[in-house]
Amino acid sequence: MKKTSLSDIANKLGVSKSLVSLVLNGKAKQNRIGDEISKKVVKLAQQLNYQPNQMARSLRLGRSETIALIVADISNQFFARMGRAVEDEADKHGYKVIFSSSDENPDKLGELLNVLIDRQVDGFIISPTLKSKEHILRLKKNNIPFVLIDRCLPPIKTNYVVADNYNSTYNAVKFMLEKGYKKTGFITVSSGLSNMKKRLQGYKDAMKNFGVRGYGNLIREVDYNNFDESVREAVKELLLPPNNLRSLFFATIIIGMVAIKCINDMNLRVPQDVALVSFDDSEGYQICYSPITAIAQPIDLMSGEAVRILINEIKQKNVKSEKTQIVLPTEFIIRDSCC
Amino acid sequence: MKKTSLSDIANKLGVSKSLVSLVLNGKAKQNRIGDEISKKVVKLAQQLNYQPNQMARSLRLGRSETIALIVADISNQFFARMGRAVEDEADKHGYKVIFSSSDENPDKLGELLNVLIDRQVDGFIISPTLKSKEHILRLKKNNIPFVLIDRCLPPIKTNYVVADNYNSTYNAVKFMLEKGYKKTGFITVSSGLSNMKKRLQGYKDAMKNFGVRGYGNLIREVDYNNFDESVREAVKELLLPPNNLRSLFFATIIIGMVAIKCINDMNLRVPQDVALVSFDDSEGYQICYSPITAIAQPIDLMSGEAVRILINEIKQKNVKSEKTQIVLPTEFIIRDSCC
DNA sequence: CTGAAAGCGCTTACAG
DNA sequence: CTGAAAGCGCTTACAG
Repeated sequence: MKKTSLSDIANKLGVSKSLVSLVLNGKAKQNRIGDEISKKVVKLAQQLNYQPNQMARSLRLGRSETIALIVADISNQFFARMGRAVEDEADKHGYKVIFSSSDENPDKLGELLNVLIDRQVDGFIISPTLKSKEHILRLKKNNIPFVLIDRCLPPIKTNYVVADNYNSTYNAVKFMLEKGYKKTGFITVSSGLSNMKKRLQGYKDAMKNFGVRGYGNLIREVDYNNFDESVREAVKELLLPPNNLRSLFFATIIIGMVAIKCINDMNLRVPQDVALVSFDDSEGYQICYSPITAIAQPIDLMSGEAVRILINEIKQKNVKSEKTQIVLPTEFIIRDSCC
Repeated sequence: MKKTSLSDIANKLGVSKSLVSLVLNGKAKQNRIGDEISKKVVKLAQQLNYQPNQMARSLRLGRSETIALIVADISNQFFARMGRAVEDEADKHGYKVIFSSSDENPDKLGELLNVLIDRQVDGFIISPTLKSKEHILRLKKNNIPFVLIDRCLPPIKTNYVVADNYNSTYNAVKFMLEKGYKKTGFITVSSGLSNMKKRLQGYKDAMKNFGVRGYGNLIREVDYNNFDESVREAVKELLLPPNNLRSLFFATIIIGMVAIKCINDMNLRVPQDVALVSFDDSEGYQICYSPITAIAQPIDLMSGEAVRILINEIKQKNVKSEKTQIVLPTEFIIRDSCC
């Protein structure tokens, strides 16, 4: 079955493609096209189930009404939820979204950008990897609309939407300290990503302000490669002698997942033997016998804002130089793991 | 910055667009285009960082090298992992993928199909909802390539890739029975989806073959709407008097997640008070103090096969009528929840 | 009030 | 060995 095109309708009605196009795009009035003929066009279009070819439309208009979301890994719970929220918000504006995973690899990110630009996506929502500065600058130089999400690249002035990583962590650590967990270990990934740096700083400042000494020794930055092993090692180092810590803070959910498995393997009880708090929340945290206290990011809100900012910038073709920066509060969910 | 086009290159070199196009598409040889001129073209294209406009190419060629993946909800762990695997496999073939969530709503599925067909996606991978028969038939009638995943619509002859729901469940229930859990409750969603029906049947047949009587009373089909409440109710009914069951089987991971929370709230111990087995695996299942025995679907394999079948069908334009049907074995992962 | 024409950027069958 | 032309399906400025 060949799809019906503009000319099919035009021919059947004995009018021009222009007229049909105008009518179907709701521009009949402003072009003073006759009422009866308009109605006929609309009716026939419905009968033939006419659907404009978006490819042709895009080519002509120079926009595709498609945006791209580039995250580290779409199968990661955090990004999966982000994907869904982006999809929903984009849908409201008539945009479709292409998802891609960078695997935290700047080269892959660059490749993705190239391919997607060729496909004429109208803009990007990006969770930038380490060392992706040049690629982001390239977008900026070429006036391609984009907004950063989850992480930002501070020296570069861009749109971004992130969670309040610093204060969330500061307050969570403060909470632990006030609960009596004087020495709380901090396990994070070794990474210069803005969000990770903020979380670490939040921890450090809380420890410092509460007069904890030597907290530098309680920090472990695990390796991305050999991740699981690295996390387990950190957990053991902190919980076993000579450190003997009784509380831990996980800077991400993927750390938390591995760490908790390790803690179970060690036959330690939560919170009796060790109290836990994690950045990011997950369904999994809730089904623990001692559900994990967590910092939940406002994923839906973040994603929604990012889409709105992006589409806004896409629509006003004249690229404005002011950029929008949003830092959203998180929710601290106190559960049994830290009582 | 205006992107460089074919004519830019042609003009600078004083040759025709045709020649440039031929050269850049590797058809220089077969069209006996001069070696020196070919080299010049390639070189200039690189210098100008020429990237063909895919929109124009698609319009001309009638294909977009984009496929669509429609699942129930991309934020669901199972589908998120599927999304990632589809992305990776599609990438190998030079295809991009658009993700969409149907929310198990056939009307939304139909809408999505329309919009995506307008966007000239070359084919679909679909996890069909209930009552989506007409939409699937429409695709079939219009010779639009697609493959069903996770679920199939038995009377209709289509490509599909699913897990071996029947045998996986049969064997898991058999395992429980042999472990001494004579009366195992089965909690599923009320749904006529093929995968759910197979799982239920697997349970029934195992119970029957092992001579368990009255197992019909041990089955609970929860409601999609009011889901959490419905699951909790089912759990309580089965575990409390008069049923007093000591083992449960969850037909999906989302049921399992809610059920386990409920079991924790009831202060029951796993596996001492109640043994558990779930269809689908998840990271969350592993961090339980008593990790959950689970049936893991071969998500990567399923997704990879689906993409390969789809792209295969897209490439051989002549739509062949034989369809590929694949049923993949699952992995039964025995953990502490059922010992 | 309506139509003919140009053009978005590409590919390919046809000439020569 | 290379170029001119048509055409994918649309939109829009220009005529009349």
